[in-house]
Amino acid sequence: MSHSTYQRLIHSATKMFAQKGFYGTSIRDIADQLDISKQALLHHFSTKEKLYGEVLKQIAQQVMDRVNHNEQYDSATLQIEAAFERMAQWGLEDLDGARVLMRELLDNPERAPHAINWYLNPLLEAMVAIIKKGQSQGEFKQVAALAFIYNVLGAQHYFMISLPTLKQMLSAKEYKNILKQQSIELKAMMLDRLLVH
Amino acid sequence: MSHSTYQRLIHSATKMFAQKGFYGTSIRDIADQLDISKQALLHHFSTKEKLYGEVLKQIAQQVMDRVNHNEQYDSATLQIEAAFERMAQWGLEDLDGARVLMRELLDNPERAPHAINWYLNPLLEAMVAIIKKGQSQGEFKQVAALAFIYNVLGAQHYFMISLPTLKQMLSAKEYKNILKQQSIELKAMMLDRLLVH
DNA sequence: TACTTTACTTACCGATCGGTAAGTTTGAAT
DNA sequence: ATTCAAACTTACCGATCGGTAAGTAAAGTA
Repeated sequence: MSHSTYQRLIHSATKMFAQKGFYGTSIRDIADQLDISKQALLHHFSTKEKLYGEVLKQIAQQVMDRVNHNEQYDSATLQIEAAFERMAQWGLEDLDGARVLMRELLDNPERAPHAINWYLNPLLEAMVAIIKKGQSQGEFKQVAALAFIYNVLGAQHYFMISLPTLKQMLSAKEYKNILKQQSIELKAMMLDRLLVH
Repeated sequence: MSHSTYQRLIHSATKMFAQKGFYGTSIRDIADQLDISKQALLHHFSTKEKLYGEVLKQIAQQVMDRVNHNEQYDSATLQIEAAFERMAQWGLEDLDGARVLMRELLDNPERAPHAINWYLNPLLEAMVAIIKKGQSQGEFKQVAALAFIYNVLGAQHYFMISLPTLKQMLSAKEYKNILKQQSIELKAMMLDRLLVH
């Protein structure tokens, strides 16, 4: 057995919370997926909320890891491109995480306990910092940095959670096309708006 | 009493589904909000699924209404700007609807019955048509139309559902700023990418 | 006035929920 | 060999879920 039960529970829970949300997922379902009893789960996580909290924590950690190994270029253009690639990559590698975060964004105002943290904040701030640096260097136009980045991040996040629906909505060929084109298109949109011509 | 119980139930249900999702909302809660019994609700909608289906139907109708009164300009630029304004306006006037649709997008692959319809499709197709027209007139660059519009729509939809969280995350001043800047910024991003310079 | 339909109510149901209580098995340390 | 804690199990619980059954009050309609 390569992973601890603890980690396997978090993995199973992440998948199910992504698919059906907090209320739509029962701890029985999560435990059943690993062929252990519900009480085995409750041994590791005393409440459903605590399990959910750990799931969020690990997703946030994965986002942070990507933000942190931040290559330092002199060129703000290269730097924002690199940051964009990391963001796009995150989505493709952690689709479940992206879905859980989107659900958390929807629930945030209602379910109090986690309300204070917005989990993509580090990513947002890192990219805003790059924009502002590029602007002070005269490399970028004077866009409204936060609104600008929020739109870019939003478009990417939205696309990620759309993938399963797009897959069944479009033909195989169309799906393949949009999968290839979306990040290219978003990057171009970002740079066309940002760069002084 | 200005509205029928039927309509008041749909309104109440829309709000609660927006806030807590399908599984997180009980039909008791919805009925309680109008001070009627749960069975009064079940008199109008025989199952929870049917109520939810009607909620979706009315939201889709509101989107369609906006798409349809489509002013015809000769200029594709004016036309895409008008379409963009309508889209942005929709979000501000029907925040609950936007939240329900985002949840539906997340649940879509799991909960079968509504899986076939993607409710923003008409909006998407109308805007794609404008882009292609503008391209054939030489007014727009040769962007990948569907991917392009999907990003714009995604950014807008994402921003809309973020508003409650942003409100409690940012200071009152910052919130006011981003509220003003976001749609301006997104529109600029769209046009900078689209227009031949 | 009698009849029917609409819009409800109270009472009840089995299923499932998250969580408690009380063992049992296992593996490492003394 | 004994102890002890960690990792489970079975049994059970009250609360809440969506939905059924059966009645009632009011409002058209003949």
